[in-house]
Amino acid sequence: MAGVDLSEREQKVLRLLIEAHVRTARPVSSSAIASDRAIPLSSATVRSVLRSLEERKFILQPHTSAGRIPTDRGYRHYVDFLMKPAAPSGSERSAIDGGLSGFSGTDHEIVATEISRIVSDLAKELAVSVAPGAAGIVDRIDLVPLSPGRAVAAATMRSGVTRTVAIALESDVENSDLGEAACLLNEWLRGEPVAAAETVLLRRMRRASPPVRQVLRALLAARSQFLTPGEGQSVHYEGARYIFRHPEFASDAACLGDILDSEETLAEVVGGASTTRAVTIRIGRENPLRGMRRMSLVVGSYRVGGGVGRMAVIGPTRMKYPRLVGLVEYLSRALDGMFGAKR
Amino acid sequence: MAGVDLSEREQKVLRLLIEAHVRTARPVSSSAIASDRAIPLSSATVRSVLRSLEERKFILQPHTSAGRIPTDRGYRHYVDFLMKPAAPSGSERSAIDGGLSGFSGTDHEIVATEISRIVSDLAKELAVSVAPGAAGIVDRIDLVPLSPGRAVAAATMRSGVTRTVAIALESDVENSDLGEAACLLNEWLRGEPVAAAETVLLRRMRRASPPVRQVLRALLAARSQFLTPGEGQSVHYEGARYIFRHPEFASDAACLGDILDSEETLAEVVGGASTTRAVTIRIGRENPLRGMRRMSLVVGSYRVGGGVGRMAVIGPTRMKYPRLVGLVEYLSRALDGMFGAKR
DNA sequence: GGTTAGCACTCGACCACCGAGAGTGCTAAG
DNA sequence: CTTAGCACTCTCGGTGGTCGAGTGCTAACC
Repeated sequence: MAGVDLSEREQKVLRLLIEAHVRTARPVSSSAIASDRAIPLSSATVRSVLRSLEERKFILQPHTSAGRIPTDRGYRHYVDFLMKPAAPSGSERSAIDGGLSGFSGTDHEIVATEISRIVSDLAKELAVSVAPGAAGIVDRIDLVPLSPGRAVAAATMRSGVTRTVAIALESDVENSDLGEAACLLNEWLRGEPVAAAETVLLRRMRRASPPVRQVLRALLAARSQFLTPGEGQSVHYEGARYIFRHPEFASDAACLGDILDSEETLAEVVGGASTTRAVTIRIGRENPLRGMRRMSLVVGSYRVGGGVGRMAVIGPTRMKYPRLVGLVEYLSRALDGMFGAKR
Repeated sequence: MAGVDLSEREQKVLRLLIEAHVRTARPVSSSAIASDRAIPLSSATVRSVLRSLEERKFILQPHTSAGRIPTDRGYRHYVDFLMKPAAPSGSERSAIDGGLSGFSGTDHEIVATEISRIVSDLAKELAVSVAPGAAGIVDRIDLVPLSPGRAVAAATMRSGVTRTVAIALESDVENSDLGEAACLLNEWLRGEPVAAAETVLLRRMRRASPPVRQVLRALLAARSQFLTPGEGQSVHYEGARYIFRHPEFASDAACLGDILDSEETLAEVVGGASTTRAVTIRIGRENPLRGMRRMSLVVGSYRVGGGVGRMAVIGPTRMKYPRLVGLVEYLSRALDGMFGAKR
């Protein structure tokens, strides 16, 4: 696997070609590579190297007598073997640390929003962030009365993640009904995966007394914010403006609309990444989505109790991998540290 | 003002021209209008009418020997005097009513998300929704302990809107500290506009005891979801894919990125609309934003207690005004009815 | 044998040009 | 006032020609 028999020189040429292409967004000519000091070769020799790289599908020519551009496979090799993640600069690190400080005890939705902002600001790319969500096992559910007719529901997961929502009640619901509803909920749901909550509620609530049933109905209405099993609704993104600036999307911007639109899709794309590595990279067609064939994804994950939060940078396959990987990696570790998880 | 002295015939021609242009997205020729049964005139006569409309800037020619397209002013006249809002069909009405049912007691953020989904589904356009937000006066603030180290904060406004957020606390915070913090918060903030909350907290928290201060700090960290004065963060949108399909944006899609990106901007654009009318229309350059010069906006509002929620459809100036106005109007009234407000 | 210079070849970008077609403006007659 | 007729203008698509970038090949060179 490692290198697929690429010689030292071929690797070097491939690296230079990719880095030049990332800078210029245009096909790279043999002479452009030959003029690099690191390669003391003539353009003719470079061409023969390019020819061999092309035969093995690391690069391709958009048309005869054009320069070469990397294929997905070329980028993959670059990412796996040729590049070194670039750690964020000091000022960037302090921007990250400063942006995260003070959030350690906050609702994870808020942290996720902040993360997408930080990433897109620094990366200058579209950034997506998926909060840990209520994934996992329900630990307890509280129902707390506020003023008459209003209550707060809070679900705490074994992972420590808490979701809250305000519900409105008819006036005939007493505090004792609320208490009874809370007791029932804990009895039914404690130790259960949150994914099952909706089904359980629907099946069991028929037997409850009318006022209790009313409370449960109100919870069901709010389920999209409260009892989402995975990373359903909790997708945040920031930096849409950046992705439109890339010349590769100037022609068909329509696919970008589809991507931005569906949070389910985004969650799926980002969520499919590995959780054992800090950073996962998906290049071009490695991505299952048709609309993302020409984009790459750098996904980082962080652990909060039993849940996993994720952040990703989305851009053209021609993206600044070393910088972005370094950025996402740093942020992942910072968040892991912040929430006390070890890998 | 009314009509700016347009004759009956001119109005009719303008209406037909606009409706044809909305259908075809292309300049409308005199013969296309003349061939309409409602206008028993020759194309030559229509041309002289068009000429007079053009002199008064209701329409323009993209270039000599092309058909005419409406100007912003033309659309404005159409919207104000020539069109009649088209009430949603029966199936659409039931889609709206069904989509909203069961949400009457829920957090307004959730309702707003659902609204943007409903509108974009039916309108087939980009739909934006701004939740009523915590605008207005603080009525009370509750801090409720959950499991050790976790608490829920709930802010209830005079308007009845409630916002909740979960906060994490160091273990050295006792329940009594929480109670003291709640007392202080109510003392400081009750009757105050929520916009002032952040400033008040920052100024006063220095005097509090360390554990209480910790609670207040946690609240400040969560302020973006909790104590937002207006419609700060609570912007939802849906249907980005639709706006990319319009031929007018095929060339320069970049401006769309800017619009989708900044929630502040969106909130500003949508929020600037009148609250006395059910529906406000902004056409092209009537919009303060440079990037929206070629777009129109149909904004509806609904009242919840003292707060105002809003929804809007965003599309090219060439949009289906009667249909969209009818839709937004219906939804606004439905929401007003649901939350018991009268206009 | 690997490397290089030289040269012919290919292809896209750009421009000018042309003809067809759409649509107008003008004018004179109804 | 309306209309038919006609000349005029402008866009659009296709064609041909030039230019330059970049390659592939080959023969000479180290």
